[in-house]
Amino acid sequence: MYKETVYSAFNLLMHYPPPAGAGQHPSPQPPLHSKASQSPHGVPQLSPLYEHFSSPHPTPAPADISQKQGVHRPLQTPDLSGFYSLTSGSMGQLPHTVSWPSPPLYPLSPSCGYRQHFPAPTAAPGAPYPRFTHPSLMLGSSVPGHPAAIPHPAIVPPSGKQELQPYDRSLKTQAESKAEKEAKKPTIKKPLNAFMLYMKEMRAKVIAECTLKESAAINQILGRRWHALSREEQAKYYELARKERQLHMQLYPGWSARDNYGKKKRRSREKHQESTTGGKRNAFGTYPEKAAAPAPFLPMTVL
DNA sequence: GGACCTTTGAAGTTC
DNA sequence: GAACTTCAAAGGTCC
Repeated sequence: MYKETVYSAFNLLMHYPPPAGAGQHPSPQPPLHSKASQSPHGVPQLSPLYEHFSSPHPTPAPADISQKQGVHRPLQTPDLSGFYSLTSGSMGQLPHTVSWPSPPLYPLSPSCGYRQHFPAPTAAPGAPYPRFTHPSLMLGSSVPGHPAAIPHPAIVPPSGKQELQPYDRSLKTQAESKAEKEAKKPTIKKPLNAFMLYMKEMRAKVIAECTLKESAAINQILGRRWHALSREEQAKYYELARKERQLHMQLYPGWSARDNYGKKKRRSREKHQESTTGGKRNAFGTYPEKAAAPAPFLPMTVL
């Protein structure tokens, strides 16, 4: 099973090479939103709505993470002039650099048939956006006070599962029960970014196409497909992510990503660093060799 | 039971 | 302000 998975993932990735030119040093290309407060015309654009929701800590252009992964690809930032009226602060920004992952660790079986199933353009040029169906954007019952009172998907108990809290009859000190209450307080999750929204939407399709279930392998494929998307297709997800963040801010005004820091326990700092430097165990329990150099890029045969 | 793996992006922290 | 870190999702695997 593993062998099959490994071989099939390899096949798929070999047929999903990065676009031509990927891996070479990026040719100078002005980032569309490198200065987020500037519109394409150099005029700051800040709608009242955005001003209301904008982060107090504008995010700089995302750091180039190539140091971790070693390879660059030229900017593929979508032209969002048609999508974004809000271009200041952290919202509505797009990465000005992206990087290609290390050589594939999770090859695929030939049955994956990626060529036939490579995501085709979903809409004709100029066609309206497909209706967004991501649950967390379907306001309705998520809104506090809404009769249905179904919690927003971003809210989960610390266990990660929705569960009823039984009445605690135990005799505990106030401090203890307070600490326990704090620990049991539902966690408000981070809003999903563009890629996460894309993964959610496409995961089932990839699983159906490929003989795969392992998320790590699927995510590698999805990462490749994400890079292969057109600007317009990516822009759709950036826009959805922007709406997600807006909605999230609306629902949880005081929330900060920091609130969830430290909630995931890591086994050890060292191990985690290993995991980002190549000397790690993969999802199959094996230890892939550290990639000394980026994989050679093959000509783009799809698209 | 929960960390790990894997991906990208947003946001937080550190220097 | 650059660089680094953490966490979002997912599910099989392993400790």
